Amino acid sequence: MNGKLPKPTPAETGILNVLWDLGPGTVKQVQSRLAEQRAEELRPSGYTTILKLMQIMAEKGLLRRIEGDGRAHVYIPVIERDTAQRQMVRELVDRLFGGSSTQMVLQALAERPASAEELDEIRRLIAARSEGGAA
Amino acid sequence: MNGKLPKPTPAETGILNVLWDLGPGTVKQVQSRLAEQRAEELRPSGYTTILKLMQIMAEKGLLRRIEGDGRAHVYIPVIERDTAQRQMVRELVDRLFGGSSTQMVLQALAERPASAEELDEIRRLIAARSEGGAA
DNA sequence: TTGACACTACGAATAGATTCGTAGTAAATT
DNA sequence: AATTTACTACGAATCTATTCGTAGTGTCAA
Repeated sequence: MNGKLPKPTPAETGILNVLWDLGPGTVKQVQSRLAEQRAEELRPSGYTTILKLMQIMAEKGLLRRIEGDGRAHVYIPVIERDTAQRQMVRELVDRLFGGSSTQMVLQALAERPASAEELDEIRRLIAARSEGGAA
Repeated sequence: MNGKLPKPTPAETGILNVLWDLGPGTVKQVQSRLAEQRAEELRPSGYTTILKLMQIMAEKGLLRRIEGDGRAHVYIPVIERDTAQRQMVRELVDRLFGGSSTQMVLQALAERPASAEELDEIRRLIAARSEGGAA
């Protein structure tokens, strides 16, 4: 049912991350969470900025807005984390790796070496796939 | 020596892809190559558009410009394919996967299942890493 | 020489994302 | 009732990326 949602922009992705982590939230909750995160590095966005973004996201269908008990609206992400992740991975693979997931995986592991446990996890996934679905 | 090159934009990435594939090239070569590729899907960008982009990229340091034998300038990518790939993978991992390359790898393989050969290749890489470098 | 050609240079229009100021509104507080 | 508080709504500024038109320049052929 995640038909034709537009691709989230960078700022929108930040908002989605918060909502994916915390569940349904108000503008204030999202804004202050983002402010904490970014306090170190960058100047955090103001309240009305996040409000506007979330309104736009609701228009686009990325968020659903419901009336809270107080005066503040509560927002829920419509697009799921998995979906967004796959969407963007696919795009990167297409755009920069000529469609080869393998090449991308190689670079990902080169860039930031995984721990032994992580490698194990990947190994397990591959094992599972090799039996199950691979041609 | 790839110090502080800015991150290529989407359109710039398209140009870089061509130059990475074909080696040094003129605006015309790049533009017609892109036009072929996109002819099916989208309306290809005009000549002066690509020219302008490549000029900007040269200003930014992404391309180096040299005088060709004819009248046309020849451009060479300064940033290497590997570098750009890692840069952008890293960014995606940070922004969407909380820094976990493993999670990203899992999604990459979920989105577009690799062939048996590819899985083998990844398996080999992991094997090599497990012995050699992993903690 | 004239004109067609093949380029480069540059300004400016368009589009999208991000930013925030200001105004409006309803509820809680005095 | 008047004020403060806590929000939403919305227009508009800014910034960056992308687009292309138009003008300039040198070369080559007639």
